[in-house]
Amino acid sequence: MERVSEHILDELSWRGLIAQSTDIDTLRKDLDAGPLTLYCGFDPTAPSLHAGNLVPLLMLRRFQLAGHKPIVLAGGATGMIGDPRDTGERTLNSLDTVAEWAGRIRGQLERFVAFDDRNGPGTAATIVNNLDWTGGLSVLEFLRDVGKHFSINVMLGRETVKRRLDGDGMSYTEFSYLLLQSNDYLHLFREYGCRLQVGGSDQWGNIIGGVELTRRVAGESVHALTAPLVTDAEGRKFGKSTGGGNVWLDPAMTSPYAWYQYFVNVGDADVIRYLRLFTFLPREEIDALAADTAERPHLRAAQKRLAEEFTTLVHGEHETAQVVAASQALFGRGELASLDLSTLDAAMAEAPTGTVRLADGPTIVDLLIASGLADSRGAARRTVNEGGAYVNNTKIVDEAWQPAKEDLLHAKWLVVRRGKRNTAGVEVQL
RNA sequence: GGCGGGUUGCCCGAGCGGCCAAUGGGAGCGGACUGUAAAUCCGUCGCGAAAGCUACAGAGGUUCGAAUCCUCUACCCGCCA
Repeated sequence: MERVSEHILDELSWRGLIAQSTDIDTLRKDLDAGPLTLYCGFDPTAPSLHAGNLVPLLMLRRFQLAGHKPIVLAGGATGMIGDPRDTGERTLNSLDTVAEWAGRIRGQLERFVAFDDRNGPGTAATIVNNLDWTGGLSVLEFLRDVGKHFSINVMLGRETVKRRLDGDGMSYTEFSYLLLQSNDYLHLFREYGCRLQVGGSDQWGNIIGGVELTRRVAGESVHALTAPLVTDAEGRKFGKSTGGGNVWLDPAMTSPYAWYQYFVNVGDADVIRYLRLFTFLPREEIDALAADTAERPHLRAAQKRLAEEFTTLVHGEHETAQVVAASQALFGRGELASLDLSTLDAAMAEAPTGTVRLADGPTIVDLLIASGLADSRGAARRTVNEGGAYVNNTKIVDEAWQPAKEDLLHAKWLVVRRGKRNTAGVEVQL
């Protein structure tokens, strides 16, 4: 697969991954001078990373593939403080919680970069936790060695700070977050010679803080590079638009099937951009998919490709093959009744499922609830009355409808659907 | 430490002691259109078949009756020291 590789910065540029940067020409020169060490941090603010976190994480991988050395940072320390956000003061998580989440997230982070030199000499990744150098720092050391280099005047000018001061205000704790992250950059510069920090564009201020600190303390000029925050065409924050919650990496929180379905359902207006952001497909291939989407949108070729690639990246090839097969079985044109048992069993293993006993005389309402497609009997009845309930692709309009033995696929399954795109299985016991 | 303001459903936000399960917006969900898309339009949106139950930070209280009044607790905000 050897091909003339384009410069990493050019690739990032056409992928739409560059929002802001410090002197990009100098950065280019430094990159060309040999393996550059760069880092990106991930705070444990939840038990799992979500899809949006993958933009900067994959950016590390892109740099590694281009022959540079990534440092992945789990924010065991910064996660105890909380990066200020616009909406208001965060509630502190307990130390145990942060430690547990940091551990889980570290495990996820490790899967996206190579810890050996397979991408070239000096490119083996390193994973660190900022608690290791921040935990033992005394207040006095911190205030003298770090705090003294920060101007309150400048900090007050930051957008987030301004917004918070206009709103609910901000605690000293969150106000200090910048110093911790800045100190991380300085530390990594000293320990590893790290000269580039990447992150989402919301991290720009924090990253620049580290750049400034490094310049003042070490007299060295290091780089910053941010990627745009991912939003959909409506400007909504990525991963929030469908079904409410976030799309998590942890398969226990978002099943691979649900993950795949989420991306298969991405709108035309977003899919090409997502392909650039979330996959490693070359430019020509993405352009071809863009043309495809323009000409034959109903085939959803780009969506399928995005979902496949991205599911493979996160859950592996085997799992992806399973969920693709399951999706085809459940959404395909073919008759559900013509699926053979093993295909059906496999599909049901991926989709959400529930169990019901025929002896209990379950109604459509019970099926919707058992399958998890409805949260309450009221919601289930509403679905039926709205004409959104299906069993084995047949619309059910009567709340009292009950499945008969003959309705069972392979004497065992009912495929229940709510609306057009929410399908689940119910295993029926006699 | 003092004084004042706030805490409402997934989010924002209105709410006269009874007519409040609580206006409105957004999100979500279903339908029509289509392509498991977008936009648009329509409907829906605590639990329960119903009686009724659970809800307006938490705990008490006043009242025939409270999200609305009082007390205490917790958290947030502002001003002063």
